[in-house]
Amino acid sequence: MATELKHLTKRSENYSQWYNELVVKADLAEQADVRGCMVIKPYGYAIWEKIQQTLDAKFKETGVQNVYFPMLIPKSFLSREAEHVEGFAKECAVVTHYRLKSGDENQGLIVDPAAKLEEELIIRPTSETTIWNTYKKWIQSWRDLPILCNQWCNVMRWEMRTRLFLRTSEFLWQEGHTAHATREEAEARAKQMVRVYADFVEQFMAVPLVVGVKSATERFAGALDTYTIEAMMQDGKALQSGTSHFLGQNFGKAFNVQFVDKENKLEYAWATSWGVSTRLMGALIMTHSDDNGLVLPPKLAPIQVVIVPIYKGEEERKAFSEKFAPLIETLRAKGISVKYDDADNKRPGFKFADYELKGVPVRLVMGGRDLQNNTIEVMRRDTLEKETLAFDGIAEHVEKLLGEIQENIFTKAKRFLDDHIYECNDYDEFKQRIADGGFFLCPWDGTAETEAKIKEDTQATIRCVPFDYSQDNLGNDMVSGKPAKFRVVVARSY
RNA sequence: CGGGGCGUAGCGCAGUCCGGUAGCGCACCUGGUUUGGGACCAGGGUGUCGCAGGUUCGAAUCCUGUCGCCCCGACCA
Repeated sequence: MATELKHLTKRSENYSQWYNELVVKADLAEQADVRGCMVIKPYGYAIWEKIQQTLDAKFKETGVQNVYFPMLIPKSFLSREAEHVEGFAKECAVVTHYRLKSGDENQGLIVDPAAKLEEELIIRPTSETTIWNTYKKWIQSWRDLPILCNQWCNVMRWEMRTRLFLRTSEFLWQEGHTAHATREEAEARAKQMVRVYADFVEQFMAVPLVVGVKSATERFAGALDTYTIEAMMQDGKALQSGTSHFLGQNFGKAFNVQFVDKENKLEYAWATSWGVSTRLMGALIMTHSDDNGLVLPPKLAPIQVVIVPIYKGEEERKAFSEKFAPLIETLRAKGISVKYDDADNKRPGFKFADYELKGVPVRLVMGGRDLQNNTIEVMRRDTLEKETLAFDGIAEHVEKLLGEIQENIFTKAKRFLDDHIYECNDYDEFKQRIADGGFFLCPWDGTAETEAKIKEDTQATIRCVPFDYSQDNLGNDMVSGKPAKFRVVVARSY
């Protein structure tokens, strides 16, 4: 397993300790195998479920409903939208046959040549095509619009290079697909969804972001605009953590989805799509973790509080169990997830290290001394600070502490982000400093040429035109010297 | 697809140069003592040395072929 992660440890020395350790020991993922697909272990999947539940509720608040479409897409669908094909054709897994049979002698099972499919099927890399092929049947009139659907599913992209959590060839995600009667409405939806993502990522994952719009070259294949949330990892590299696309009428036209508008005129439907994936877990891990392992924000931690009694003998063990029962009940009544660990096959020191590795936000420890004094030790994972408090009233303290931890890890990450965003107008300075990481706010003339030049010289890319930074007093493009059109975020990325 | 590297016990590795009984650590199982920061002692078993040929009295080791994986690049959520 560790070898599977060496690429990450080498790329970013800061992470060597935790990334090697925690993914193995913190029980998040088993391994990347079968062309970079990963087995997500129970604890890791519990985090994903939290992400799912929270996001799903937010989607529903905006009127979105869940659907499910098939995993297999006829090859011909993919070729309907020209840019879309070009973007995805290179990384598709293709189903060509539907049967195996016993081969001769030592061949074992072989693909039955008689079972060749008339038309090959593509394992979805994304579902725009198959969904728009269906939307055609759902849409006749402006009264049928908007359609706001989302699906939670897996997709497969046959990447040349995979990285656990960040780019596995199969990954879990949600993809929202909406159809609208007007351009304005679709554009507003695309922007709305990127804000939904940003709110979730900042408030629940405690990962601060730069939100903006992609340059033409970095856009989704087939989109007119791609909105993005960009997070900064601890080594100063950018991680694109979610995107929302305004697709214009490209898919409406490609799949001939027309409707009669209020003026009784035939019009093509306007589209958006938006998605976040298990890459979010990568962002979560890489943003907050320290040398002791994961640090999970309380709002996403599968276990928010772990209680470890230190006892000698069955009698004392029983005494603790009785002592803690009401506290556990109180905490659970507050909606706090509690694990009570009085297992006798692991020593306390092991448990401490293990729960720190897993990122459990609060640990409560009670030993014989505490039992006598009616006190309890409280440790918070984000700062590793310990204090001994009176046992009575501890539930309220823990509840408050969870809120503090959530806030603190966001503030800490936000400070890191702000400290590593630089205004930069000079290309030589940029070239010198970019290797150390960070987001550089640079004037850009808007041309693909300068963008390509930056990438060639420095491996850095234009991450986005940020929404929340000033676009005044742009000056001149740092590469071409021509008047700049935007101030963009340039960074190296994962 | 280009450039590097690796395949030996469940995991991590040594042994390969210089051919001669298949090793180490962790994990696992049993018993005991422990338990306030990853316990200790004693005992236990585990291998198609990636695969296929070749050289040899003898191959993990040398030769040829082959398969797979990892890292760096191009590609990407």
